[in-house]
This record gives sequence, C-alpha cells and structure tokens, in this order.
Amino acid sequence: MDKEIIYDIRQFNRFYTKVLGLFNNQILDTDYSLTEARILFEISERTECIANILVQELNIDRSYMSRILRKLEKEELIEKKSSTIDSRKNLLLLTKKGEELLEKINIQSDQQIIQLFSGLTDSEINVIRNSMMVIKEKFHKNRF
Amino acid sequence: MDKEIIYDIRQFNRFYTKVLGLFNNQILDTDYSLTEARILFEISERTECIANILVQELNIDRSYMSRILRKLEKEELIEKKSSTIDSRKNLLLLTKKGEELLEKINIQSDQQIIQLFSGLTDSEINVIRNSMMVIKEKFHKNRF
DNA sequence: GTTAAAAGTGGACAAAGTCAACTAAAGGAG
DNA sequence: CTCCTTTAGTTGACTTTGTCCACTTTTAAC
Repeated sequence: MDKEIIYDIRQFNRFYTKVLGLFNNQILDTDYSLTEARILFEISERTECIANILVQELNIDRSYMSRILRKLEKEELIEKKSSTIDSRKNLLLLTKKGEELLEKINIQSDQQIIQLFSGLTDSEINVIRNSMMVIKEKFHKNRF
Repeated sequence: MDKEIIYDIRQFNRFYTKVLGLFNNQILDTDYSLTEARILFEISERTECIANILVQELNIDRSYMSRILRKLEKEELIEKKSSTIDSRKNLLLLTKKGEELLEKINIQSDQQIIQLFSGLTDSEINVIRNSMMVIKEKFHKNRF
C-alpha cells in the first residue's frame, strides 16, 4: 500500500478527530456526556437492548457500563427490566424523561450539523454526504 | 437542509467515532496516550511550536497541557527552550528520543491502516481515499 | 506609566476509565 | 442430575484524564 495513501488517510483521521471533538463537546450543553448520549441513543434504536450489547457496541468496560446505567436509572432516564426468560439479563428501556432528553439532544445535534454546513451549497453538501456513505460502505464490506 | 441528509451525516459520525476509537486504543501499545502522541506529532510538524498553539490546535486545557509537557520533558521526549524574543513562550522541540518514539508510533499507525484496509482492492482503497479528501476539502473551504 | 492581554504554572478537584475479584444464572457434556 | 464453563452484571480500589480557578511573569497597547 502506497505511502502517500496511508499519509492521506492518517491526515483525514487527525482531521476528523478534531471535527468529532467539536461536535462532542457541544453535547455537554445538556449535562450529559457523549457516552451517555450514545447509550440513550442505542437503547432507543434497539428492541431488546441489554447492557452487554452496549458494552460490545460502544467499546466500554463492563464495570463502567454498569455504573453509567445505574446513574441513568437513578436519574430516571432509563429503566431496567429483568428479563423473564434469562434473569441474568436486564432489558433496558428509555423512560418518558429519557426519550425527551434524547429528543432534545437529537434536535441539538441536527442544529449543529446544519450550522456546520451552512455556507455550503446543496450540491456540495450532497457530495460530502455521498463520500461519507462510500467510506462507510467500503469499510463495512471489509470488516466493520 | 434535508432530514435524511442530516441523518446520514450523523450516522457517519457515529460510525467514524467507532473507527477512530479502535485506532486510538492501539496507540496505548506504546505506553503513551493518543494525546501525547498527537502532541509529539504536532511538535515535529511545526517549526517554532509553542504550547499555546497546541492548546488551541488540540483543544486541550492550558493547565493540562502544561502538565503533559512537563511529563514529556521529564521523560526526555521533548525540550523546552525559552524564546529569546518573548520570554513568556517556550519553544518546544523533540529530542532524539522523542523523534524515535514518534517514528515508532508512525510505523505502528501505518501498519494499522494497512491492516484495516487489507481485503480491499487498490481501486476500493483509492475510492475511500478520494472520498476522504473530498470531505476534508469541503469542510476546509467552509470553516475548519 | 498604567492597564490589559498572552503564556504558562500549580493546587484542588471531578469525571472518565480500568482491573480484578465476585455473585448468580444459564448452557451444556457426560 | 451434577459438574464445569460461559455469560451478564456488580462492586471496590485504583489510575488517568480533564477542568476550574487563582496566580506569576512578560509583552502589547493606549
């Protein structure tokens, strides 16, 4: 693999680390961390979400996840329902309050995207979007 | 801006957060954190690097930066030379040892990229690279 | 010359993440 | 059914990472 290509990819990674850094710092507007937001998101996206899936999906230590979930439960953003078929597992569900928070975060995140892209034409935005889709698909095809 | 486009972009961001997470965890193979690696990298890339530039560039708290730099100095990876024209500033330089470490990290990072892309054809890799360049350029054109 | 801004440091602390040991339930293999 | 292993989750003790604020020193700006 060509030295120059590797260089470009690493440059992109550094660059996008910075982009994501900016995005993520703004989630702190809500008193919740990026990790917590992602957990809420994942719970809402899944039917039958259990902690261990989140551990794998988000690459977070089990013990740490346990504590985060306990905190979210205490703040009444989620509920744990012990599974009837496998009592080791806890089904994770958003409460009304959790859904509302997630909705708030979603709106904020959408706004952020809009703001970031203001100044670009529709066609430019579409080019970016298509590039993102290409990257994602190619990576997926490979291993992710 | 179209709801669907925003959705795709946010999906990409989540996806790429995961990709970068994997990359970054592997830097820990060297006993140094991603942040430290990036600082070494930035110092090496710049002539006349001073702490405050790093603070802005990497979005790190000044006091935290101060401590990291002290640590790196203590481990003889960098040197601080008080600037003769402005004695508030310290010029940051890599030592031989620092250069060697950075080189090691670079080799490792290149290897990581190669590994990640093994399984893709040259043409697919090039498509990804070009997509990355497009994203970066468009963003830059805008504000970054 | 006085005031303001820039660069950096240090203390105290909070948040984030890690590691290892543990309980309890479920899934086999014989 | 019983022994063994795996899976899910928890807890304690800890380290690392990051933040806030007050402070010093030096330069810049009026």
